Amino acid sequence: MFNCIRGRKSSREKILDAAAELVGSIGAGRLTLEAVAERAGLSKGGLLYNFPSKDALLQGMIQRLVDEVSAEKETLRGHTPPGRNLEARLCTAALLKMHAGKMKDIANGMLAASSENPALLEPVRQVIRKTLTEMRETSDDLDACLLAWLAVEGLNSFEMHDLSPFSEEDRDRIAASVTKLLENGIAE
Amino acid sequence: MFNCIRGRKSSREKILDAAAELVGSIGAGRLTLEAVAERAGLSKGGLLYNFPSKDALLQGMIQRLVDEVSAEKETLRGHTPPGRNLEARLCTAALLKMHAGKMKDIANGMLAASSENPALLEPVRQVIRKTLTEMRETSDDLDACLLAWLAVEGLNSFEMHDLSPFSEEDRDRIAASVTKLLENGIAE
DNA sequence: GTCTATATCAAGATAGAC
DNA sequence: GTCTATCTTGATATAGAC
Repeated sequence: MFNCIRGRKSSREKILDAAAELVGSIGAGRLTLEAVAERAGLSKGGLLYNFPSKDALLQGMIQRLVDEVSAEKETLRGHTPPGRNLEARLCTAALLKMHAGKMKDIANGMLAASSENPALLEPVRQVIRKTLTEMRETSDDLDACLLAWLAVEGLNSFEMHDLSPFSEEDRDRIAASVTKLLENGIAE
Repeated sequence: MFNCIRGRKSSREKILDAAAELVGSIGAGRLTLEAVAERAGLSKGGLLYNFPSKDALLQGMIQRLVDEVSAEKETLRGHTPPGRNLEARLCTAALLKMHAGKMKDIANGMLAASSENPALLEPVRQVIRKTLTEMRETSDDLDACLLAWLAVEGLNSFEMHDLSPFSEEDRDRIAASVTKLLENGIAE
């Protein structure tokens, strides 16, 4: 904790940042310890001191991703008025934020993990199960919530694989549709 | 073509089947030529005669996936009554069919490709762009169509990564919601 | 805590026999 | 068209110095 003061990042953080950026730029399957070490500004040996194996590194990437999305959701909770389908509104808003900046790169860590070792995705599985449980328990309109959630996940999956055909305006419009669906539901 | 008669599969087909199954069972990042050859019942040399490189194999997997989904959509077109948001109904129905049987494994080929070499996903990008164009031109309710499409893609992405928390009943219910959304739109 | 050097190994690809 | 044998590379991981 002490080495986090005054903007100083621990080696661990620097390594996770470097790995996330690399996955975004060269692709999950090409992520090597050597490339991560170079980008993080240390040697392979130094990296392996912080993360004793590649699996450990991937696990760290996944865990940080999950933690950041959860934190984002809780931050939003403080600024969001209560009302219809609250959990789904928080969840979709947090996921839509992954678009900007580093979050998307980090999300790509998931791909690296799933291609190397599917078992590493367990923390993600847990969050997804928890999300579904919360929605079942608190939603005012479960069908609308599930569609909204899945649509945002679909959009993110496109972006993670660099498959998205959508412009920024398209994206804003889709986000607005998601909001509207959560507020008004599916027409009868 | 001749060696497709009477259920006899060409080596090419057997190899693509084997690769698809393997990606489903051991994960995209662990797909090796040796494993594919063994499962397809020939040697590495024999495999490399059919597909001169691993990239060529991945490309073949992707192309077959894209072709099968397109074919499924056109088959459905013959059995689907015209009406509201036709293209989106065909598209979502075809994508939802990927759930059953081999299609899901084949879809995993996409993951293998994207982790090894993102450029191989170009055929998928094309289909997605074409789908968006068609929806823009023919949809009666573009917002509903996009949400429905993305929701199905989100569901598939969960299943492709083995992240889906949904039971068969959940899945049926979601499929019904998608249909309803396409028929009735978002409530005002 | 980080470095260099090296062991080890797996995987893609080639060559040439059959 | 398929096989075996081999080459070559690149990546993980270890060992031990600093």
